[in-house]
Amino acid sequence: MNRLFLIDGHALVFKMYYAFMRRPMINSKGEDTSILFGFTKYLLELIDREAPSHIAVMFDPPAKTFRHELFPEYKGTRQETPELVKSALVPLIEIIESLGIKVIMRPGFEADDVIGTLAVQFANDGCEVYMVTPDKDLGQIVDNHIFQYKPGKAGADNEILSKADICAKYNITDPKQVIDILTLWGDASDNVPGVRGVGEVGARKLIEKFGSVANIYSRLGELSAKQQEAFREAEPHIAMSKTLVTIKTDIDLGIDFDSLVCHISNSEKATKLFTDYEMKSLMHFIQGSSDGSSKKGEEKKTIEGIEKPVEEICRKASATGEISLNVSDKIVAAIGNEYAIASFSDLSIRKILEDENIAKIGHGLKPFVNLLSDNGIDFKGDLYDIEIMHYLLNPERSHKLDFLTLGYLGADIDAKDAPKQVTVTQGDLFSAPMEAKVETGNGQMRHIREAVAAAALYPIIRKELEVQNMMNLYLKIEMPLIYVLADMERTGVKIDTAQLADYGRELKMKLSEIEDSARAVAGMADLNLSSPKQVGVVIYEKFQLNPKVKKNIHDSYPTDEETLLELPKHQFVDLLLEFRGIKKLLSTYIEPLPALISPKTKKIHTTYNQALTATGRLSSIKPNLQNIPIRTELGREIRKTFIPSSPDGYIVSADYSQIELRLMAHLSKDEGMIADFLRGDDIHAATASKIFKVPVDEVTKEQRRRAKTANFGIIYGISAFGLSQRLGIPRGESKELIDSYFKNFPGVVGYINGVIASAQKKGYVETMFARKRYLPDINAKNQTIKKLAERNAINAPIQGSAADIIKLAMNGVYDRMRKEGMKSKMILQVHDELVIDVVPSELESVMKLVKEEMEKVCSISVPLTADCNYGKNWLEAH
DNA sequence: CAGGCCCCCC
DNA sequence: TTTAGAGGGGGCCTGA
Repeated sequence: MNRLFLIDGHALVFKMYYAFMRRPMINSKGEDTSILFGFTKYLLELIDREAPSHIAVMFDPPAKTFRHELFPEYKGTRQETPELVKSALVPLIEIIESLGIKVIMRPGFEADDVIGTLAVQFANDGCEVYMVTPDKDLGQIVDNHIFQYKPGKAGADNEILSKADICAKYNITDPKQVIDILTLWGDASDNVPGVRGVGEVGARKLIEKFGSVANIYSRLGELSAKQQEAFREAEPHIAMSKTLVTIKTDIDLGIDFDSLVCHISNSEKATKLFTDYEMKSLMHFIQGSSDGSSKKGEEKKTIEGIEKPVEEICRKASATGEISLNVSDKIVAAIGNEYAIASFSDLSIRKILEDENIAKIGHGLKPFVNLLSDNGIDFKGDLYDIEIMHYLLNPERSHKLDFLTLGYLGADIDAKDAPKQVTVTQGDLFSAPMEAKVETGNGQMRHIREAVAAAALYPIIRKELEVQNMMNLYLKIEMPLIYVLADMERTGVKIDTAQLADYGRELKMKLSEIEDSARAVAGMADLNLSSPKQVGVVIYEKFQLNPKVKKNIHDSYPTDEETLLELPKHQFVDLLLEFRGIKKLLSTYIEPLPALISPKTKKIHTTYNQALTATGRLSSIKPNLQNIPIRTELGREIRKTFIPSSPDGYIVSADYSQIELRLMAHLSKDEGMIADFLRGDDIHAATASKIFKVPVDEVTKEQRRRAKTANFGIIYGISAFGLSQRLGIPRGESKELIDSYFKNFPGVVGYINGVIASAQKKGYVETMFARKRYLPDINAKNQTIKKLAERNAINAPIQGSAADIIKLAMNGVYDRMRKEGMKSKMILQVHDELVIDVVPSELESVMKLVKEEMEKVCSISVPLTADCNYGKNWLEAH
């Protein structure tokens, strides 16, 4: 039996476009290869899985089709094609053809028509046809030997629809009735006119009842008066609509069945293209026995996990100086492809873990450090964390182990089948095949695989870091920081729970009072003040506070704070804003905190994510201790409940003064700005003095405020519109302000232009310590997207360098506090601030130490200063 | 359960 | 003429 697969290229390209939108694949040249990779992978896996005897890929022609001739407003399959899709088509077709797969494009016809024609032409008792497309339209072709093969959504299985499935799905008796449904429904995206008031559900019901469009018109009397009217109105165009939604099956294509035979060729061209686009992990699909791609001296290798006694693994670890780990309720220790499972009490593994000369490899090591520490094991040694190492290679990609294993090793860590022999093109630690031990669905097996996979990934990822000159960044900043963060997380922060609870009760009472008044004002006893949808109706329909208001795409009114503040003053709005403020405090900060207090330590232990942000900053979750309120009076109360762990102790807080602006001065080498910092002036006043041309001591408060906002705007990549919004001044005025700023700080202009030009050339920007951020959109044609990438180019080196610097400071502070045997503990990091829980006797020495360590991290063209304060709680320490 | 919305931090 | 319009985060809530 022949199996012909007809693939809807356009639909698949779009599927890939959306699938990779959030986490695009960027190669080392900074190109976005998401679509090429995703499509090719899908295609090769499809062939692997379904073993088609014949195959072809269809694309829509770039020019208009017969449907446009018939109906000029017809929009074709897509209204607008994203730049990324357009630019992917040519190389994609090149790749597909290089694999020996036929690509078919027919002027005047859409891909669907070609698919329909070939399906009808070739389907017979000796050949089944599978139309690979997510689109509903092709359902109309499905027949005894023709199936629709719907690609599954992320991770889901592909779905094969038979004639019976299509009938069941639409409640019809013949797939051809799909045409009738589509005719009535029309199709908003293609701009096909249907019948007014008839949607997808309505169309289905009508066809279920009447059987066809023709029948409806002949029995129009059975419809309601309104529907009759709509159908009469549609009568003039209904025949055309039917033609538009009918897939052609009679195009004269002249394609020979034998020319579609599926044999993946191992051409030099394919190998070259796969290499060029860095689709390494797909290479094994095309490397047949003839092996056209092996580099000289590079043997093909496979991986396996083989269980060994703990002692043997430990012996090998001592000899090699490396061990790969996964720690859960047990410890999996792997050396290359061999592994052992040990308990926490196993003495030989403990010795290895506590040996500082043995490097530890793993994916996400910080939790292991904490877990082992909780079990009395003092983890030591260099840490090679695959997750963090890959984060440095490309911060915005996924660092999940599944993904890395697939991408770098071509292996599926959760493979359900018997493990395949997997080709590894790099890395030379392993020489045996990945074998039986790896069954899925078993938690322990997953742990084993994680340790083995980390071991296999380590040399590859390390090599990449070395090639990119980023190993220093890893070794000096990120690696030691793992221990520092682990320690901070374990130490935790003491909270004055009684005070917090009191405050919570107080706010709760206030909240219900406000809600009562708001309901009274609105005259609605069951109004939900938390529902933007409901309050929108009250504000704009009941009180008519802005007759010109527009609903958003979700059919609700804007109720964000900024919009509300612009409305005429109204009691209801005031109450709503106050309600929201208090609700936020309660639901985000006060209520969740008690539940996060560890029963064991009576403290809260946040988790820092070291491999998340695009710029190199840390983030904090459960709870997020990096966004505790400070600006408003009500919010500040919460900081008061963050207290030292000993009653007579102190909280010390040290923060870098204007670190980002100082880095701007340094990176831009702007002489004026550097001079301002060197003089130690109030930098915003100094800026104001320059841009408003007044002596520093005559700068008004308002001028200083504007200069300060402008300074921040510069760091973030400013626009006149944005600044005018921030300052509440007219566009013209903000434009003058920016012009004056640039005139007075020419170095800043140079920096901005330079960093954008460099990003355009290299595809990425980097910090002072070589941390990279890729900016694939920097050359986009869409100005909005391009502008965003430009702002990122300006901001990332600054924000990222600041992140590097404080990380270095943390390492320094941690080291020295340990060396000096201090009992005080660093507990928090808030981007430019370090918080330390200090025992009374160490107050002075800690303050001195922290300030010193923070200021000595690196020397730049302006002083790097840190301000240090202390108090009985976090608020007082500011 | 995802996505939208909102608002807290630097 | 604008919900595009300064960067980086996290959490809550609604609505399906």
